[in-house]
Amino acid sequence: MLSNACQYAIRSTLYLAIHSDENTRIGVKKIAEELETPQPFLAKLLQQLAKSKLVSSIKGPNGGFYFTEKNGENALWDIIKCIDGTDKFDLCFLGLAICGDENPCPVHFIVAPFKDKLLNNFRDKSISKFAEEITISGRVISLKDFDVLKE
Amino acid sequence: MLSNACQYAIRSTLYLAIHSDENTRIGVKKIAEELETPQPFLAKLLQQLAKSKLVSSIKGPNGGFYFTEKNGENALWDIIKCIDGTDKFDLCFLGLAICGDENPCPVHFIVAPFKDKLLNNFRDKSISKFAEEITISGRVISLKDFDVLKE
DNA sequence: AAAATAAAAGATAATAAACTCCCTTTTTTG
DNA sequence: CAAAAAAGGGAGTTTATTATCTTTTATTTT
Repeated sequence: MLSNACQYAIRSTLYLAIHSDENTRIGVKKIAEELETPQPFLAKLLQQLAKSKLVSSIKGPNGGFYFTEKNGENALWDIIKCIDGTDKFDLCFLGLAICGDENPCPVHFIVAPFKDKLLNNFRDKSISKFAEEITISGRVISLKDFDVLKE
Repeated sequence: MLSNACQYAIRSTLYLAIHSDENTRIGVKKIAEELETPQPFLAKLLQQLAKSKLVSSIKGPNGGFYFTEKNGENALWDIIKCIDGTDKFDLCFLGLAICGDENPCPVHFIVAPFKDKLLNNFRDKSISKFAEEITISGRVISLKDFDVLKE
């Protein structure tokens, strides 16, 4: 449903939301290691997010990516828009260009309500809120060391 | 969400369910024209569906693809399994290999219920039932001549 | 039996997504 | 000011998906 790129982007944004702030910047290398994502690919994505002001960044030694309160006001939906674009969520499940309440495809009324509710969830909840929840309830955003935990 | 391949497969299966029977076979060419899909690509897909007994086929003059009552007992889910495979529906929305009720990713409890309900809909409803509904309510499976209708 | 028709099968080509590499720019620190 | 650290930007490679082309096999009709 989401591209790899977008999944990496969301996870790294949440990672920054939890572990960084104005004064604690984190380099791509560290982030990629923690989340087990391809490093140079993630770098590109973070650049894109930074350009769209979804994360913050600063160059030079002690620089890196970080997350501000302002960044936290965005929603996951904004990340999706930034990386994957919103197009494919608007498209008909069966690929028909003309499909809506008036000209429904055979699965339109099955899929549409789910899509709406799901997307609203992604639009309404701020990234800070997600980050908070992760910290409190221990949601998983990395699989690092997971093999170890399983035993 | 679904690949083009799978969308074509579903649409052509529904097309056959509506327009063909034991004695009314339809060639790939006709189907591809009606649904506006790439012809040779669709041929491959129909072969795959035929091999999995999701549609029926017979070679030679007056041959083609067709749909039996038996075929109609399958569900859309079977087509998806046949073409796209079921893997990507089981995967975590954020791409984490370990994500479930015990080790949820940040969006697990948002996505999981929708996914379940949606997939059950695809599993429970037979293709015949869909075909019937299309015939009665005029659901769209092709866009042919749609430009004309718009005026 | 021969010719024609249509699916089956295999090999190949084009496009897009995922990922990498290399070089440039900015900023800090010794 | 020079060196090092880290993001920024552009070009290139690999892999998967999508699509096509060609040959073979099965069936029917004349």
